[in-house]
Amino acid sequence: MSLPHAILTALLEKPSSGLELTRRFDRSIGYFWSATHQQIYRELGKLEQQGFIRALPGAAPARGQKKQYEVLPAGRAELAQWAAAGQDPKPMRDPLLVRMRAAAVIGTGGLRAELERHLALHRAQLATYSGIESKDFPPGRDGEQDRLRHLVLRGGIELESFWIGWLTEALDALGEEPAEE
Amino acid sequence: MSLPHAILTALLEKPSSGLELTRRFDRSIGYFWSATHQQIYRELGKLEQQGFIRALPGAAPARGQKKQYEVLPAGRAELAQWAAAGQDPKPMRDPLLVRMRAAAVIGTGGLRAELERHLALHRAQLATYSGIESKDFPPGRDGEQDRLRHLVLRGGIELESFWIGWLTEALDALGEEPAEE
DNA sequence: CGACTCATGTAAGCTGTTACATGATTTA
DNA sequence: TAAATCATGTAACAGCTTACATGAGTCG
Repeated sequence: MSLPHAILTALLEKPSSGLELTRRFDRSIGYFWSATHQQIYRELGKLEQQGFIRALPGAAPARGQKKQYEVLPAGRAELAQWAAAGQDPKPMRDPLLVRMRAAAVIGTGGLRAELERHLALHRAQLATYSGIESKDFPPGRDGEQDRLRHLVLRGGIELESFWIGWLTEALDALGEEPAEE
Repeated sequence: MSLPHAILTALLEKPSSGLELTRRFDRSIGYFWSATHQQIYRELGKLEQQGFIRALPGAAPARGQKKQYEVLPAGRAELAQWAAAGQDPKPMRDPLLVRMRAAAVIGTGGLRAELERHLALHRAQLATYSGIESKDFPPGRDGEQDRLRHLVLRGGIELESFWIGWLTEALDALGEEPAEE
């Protein structure tokens, strides 16, 4: 149930239309909870129906017209309730680790290139995050909002660092064995 | 599409019934791709229909009777193909980071306890992994299977370590501010 | 026999993904 | 005015979650 709450958070930060939200998900909130525009539109409809958000008056409700949404008090309350509630961390689900485990049984053919490709992707993501960090969180500032949002970004950075480290380990381990066939 | 392949891997490691698979998912493969028994039974049905696995003869097909499955050559081929194919890493989706971001907007009430709870859970998981590591991968052995399976386990260990580090950072950051109200 | 556990399954609902549809606005 | 782009959707499907159903064996 994170998507509606991610949307509420985004709308509290700044009232937006569906497409604007989609863009912001692509470059900010979506780093931690990705969503497509179809999901977002569907969710906006539900949130409006539940009375958590409303379309700003003045915007034409027609198809093809922008529609700005803002959060209503009930939406803010819902978000606060959700953020403070107890939620267990979900068990991990990572295809790459499953594939590595499969490789342990059937052989490692073709896997090396995959690992190198993933390594490059994670390095690129790390670079993106680092760029945001030095731009948005220069040393010295520390309002509460800043500190918490910086913390979230640090999570992304450390997670990418984990992958880079693990993939490097994995490539080393594969390197020790001769080519498969 | 990881679940069927995780099941194929598990069945190659050892032919099993649905419930046995469920148990093994709970304590081994499922650390990296969790699944409930309903998912597993449904998937077993599909895999059998596709000709990737078969029920071992001799087992009664009745309800309430054990049914052992084994992987057929087509299943092994499918797994090899999948493991070597290119698959992009999925964008991250983590509710806790979303909640932290929400907290940046609406305040951190109640979040501290949640973070401490998660920290304890991750420490426990790390302890579980470390236990498996010292039991199943004592220093000195290094068959290929062992090395790769150890690598997967190291992934779990490093990921839990990441969370422990990040949650500690987060609690430090929250600690700097006085209680909310 | 009654309760409990083992083992396999069905059904409904929700979330996420992919493909497509449609109106409005801009630009060549 | 034709094409491209912006903006909002609809539809169909696949996967996951939760709750429930059913038969078989075991133990008191």
